[in-house]
Amino acid sequence: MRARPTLEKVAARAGVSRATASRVINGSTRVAPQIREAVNRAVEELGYVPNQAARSLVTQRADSIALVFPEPATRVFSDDPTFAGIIRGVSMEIEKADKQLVLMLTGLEGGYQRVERYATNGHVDGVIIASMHGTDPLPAILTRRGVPVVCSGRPGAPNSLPYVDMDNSGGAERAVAHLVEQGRRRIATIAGPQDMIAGIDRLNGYRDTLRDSDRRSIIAVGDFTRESGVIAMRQLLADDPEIDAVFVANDLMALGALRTLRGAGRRVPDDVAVVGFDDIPAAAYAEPPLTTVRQSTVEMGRRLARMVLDLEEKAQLVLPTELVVRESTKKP
Amino acid sequence: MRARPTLEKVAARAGVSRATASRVINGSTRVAPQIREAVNRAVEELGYVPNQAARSLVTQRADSIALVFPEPATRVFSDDPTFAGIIRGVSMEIEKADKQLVLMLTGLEGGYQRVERYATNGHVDGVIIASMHGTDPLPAILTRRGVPVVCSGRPGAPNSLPYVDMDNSGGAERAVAHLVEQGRRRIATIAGPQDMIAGIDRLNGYRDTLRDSDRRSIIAVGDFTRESGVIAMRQLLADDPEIDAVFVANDLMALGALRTLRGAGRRVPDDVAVVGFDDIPAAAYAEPPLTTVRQSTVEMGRRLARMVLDLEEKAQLVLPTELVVRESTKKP
DNA sequence: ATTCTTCCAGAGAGCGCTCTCACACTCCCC
DNA sequence: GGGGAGTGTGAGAGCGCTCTCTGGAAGAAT
Repeated sequence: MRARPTLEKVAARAGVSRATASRVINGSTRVAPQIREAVNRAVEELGYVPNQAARSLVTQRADSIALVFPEPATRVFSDDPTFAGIIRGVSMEIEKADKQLVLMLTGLEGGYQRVERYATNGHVDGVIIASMHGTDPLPAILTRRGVPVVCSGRPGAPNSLPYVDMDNSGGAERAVAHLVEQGRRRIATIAGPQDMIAGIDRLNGYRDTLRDSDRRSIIAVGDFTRESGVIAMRQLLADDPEIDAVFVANDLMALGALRTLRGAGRRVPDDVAVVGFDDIPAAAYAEPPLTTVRQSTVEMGRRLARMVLDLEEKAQLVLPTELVVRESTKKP
Repeated sequence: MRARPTLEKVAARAGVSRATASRVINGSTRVAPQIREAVNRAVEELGYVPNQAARSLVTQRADSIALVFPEPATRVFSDDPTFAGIIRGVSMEIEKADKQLVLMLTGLEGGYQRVERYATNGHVDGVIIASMHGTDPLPAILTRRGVPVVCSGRPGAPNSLPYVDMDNSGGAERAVAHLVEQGRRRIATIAGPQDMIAGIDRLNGYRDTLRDSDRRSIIAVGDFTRESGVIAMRQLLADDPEIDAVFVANDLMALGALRTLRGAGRRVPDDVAVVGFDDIPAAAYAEPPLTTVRQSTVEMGRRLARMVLDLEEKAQLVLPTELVVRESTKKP
């Protein structure tokens, strides 16, 4: 195939200098209209596209943003639309800003250093870390190295790192309050992993609401996978057969819990009410349709992107969540 | 923050020329051991990382691969783990090759040209197009421009473009044959979109198998979404209430179909047997667990990546599919 | 001892672009 | 009408790297 035309060629064809051609291409206003026109025509005719490598070399910008999913997240990845939503949201904003999205699913070994190396390397103008683990050291390291970083989810230790989080505790509170209002007495929870902020906050929301309502907490812990929901629900049933409601920290586990309940002959919602969290598409199609806490992962992705592109007012954002009531918590 | 060290700095510290430092860093063997050692130490001490832009500028390679999802695919994206699987598979191999993955979800407008511009621009060493639409003009355009392209899914018109496909028709045949063996008489299908190869091939598999078994075909068409499965199943029931089996072209629609059947008071598998396609995680958790055709999207992703990196023997690959029998097709 | 290889290191060009600086020109005001 | 202000264009340096080409040293062959 023929070689790509360079700026030089464009300039020659338009009868101007390389500098002027560059100015036109980068949209400087200080160029005479007819010259701008000539350059644009030359660009058109030659099918010129700027060489990004050359451009980055001098501008020190990469025009791309890295989106990092740490390994533990990618395990769930396949079955949890949360991640797909974040990707879509990020992608929308990145595209709007005319930048590129570099996706990094960090493998088990060395993935960590790979990201560090890559990001501190001028390859990327910013990094979005979709880690739900507050303890991840990567954000701090990159920040220290001068790379703009935004985290999805509030970091564990309070610090000044920019983040976008969901109102996990608020959502959990509303979910549990809903169960209390329905007159449920023994309200258990299947919590998420306690090394993830989302897991911790949702459990806290459960605890806080329960404490105010004269009920005792009954807790099992899962890891946000469907299968762990199945198992945790079994434990719960074994611990306390009288349970009449469960708040599950995500929909995937709730779907698993539904299955265990069905297998154990418990009717939902008549015997046991179930609330999930996330409002993934499958929740509406569950049997019975699942009451859940809605969050917009696409919106989260958008905000993450906007924040790392420095388009956002605040540096720490908490997105609202909303209770969506369906069959699984109808009054008995 | 302090400036990143350059090759120059490393060379100075090691007391060698830039050229030699470059040789060491790029793993040339023709360097004296003690010099190699000295350079490596300098790299270590300075925390040197090569500037990719500068490197690309001279090598004309980008060390990155684009993975493109056309808009229609991204719509389903959120709810269909297929895409997550492909991403994971591609990511694994890309990482192994020490390259970067640039993800492009092409928006509705102009996204098409954006990819073309970006890819023909030396930004990328190859493009993987996760389009299931055989008619997509992008692969041909990019190929003509000299960019290595691999498609997921066989292109519509027979040509020499490299692709990785699933054995869609074979899987469909086995699924329908299974239904026939179970003694089902009125076997309907919910087909996928007929502008996607996967949709076409799966329908053909259904048709072919049915033709050999003295049964007539009963067809509704969906678009691979859950909701379309709900609707298509309703149509099918209206068209022929005596239906005793349905082959659904993907699991998401099958899940929708299950819901309609439940709503219509049909027992699965007693009244109607249901087979899906894909074996997404949710299939095993359906009520009843769904018989389906398994395909490995992760494997597909890996092969796509290997192919675009030119690590694969053949240029056209069809991956096997496998029937997974669960409750939804148990003999009545 | 001399020439021929072989091997290793350095000098230097140049990848395609941006951006500063200098320069030429027009316009306007005192 | 001369000096400044303002505006548009070009020359040229240089971003950080790779790679060819050249030269010198060391070893092999005559």
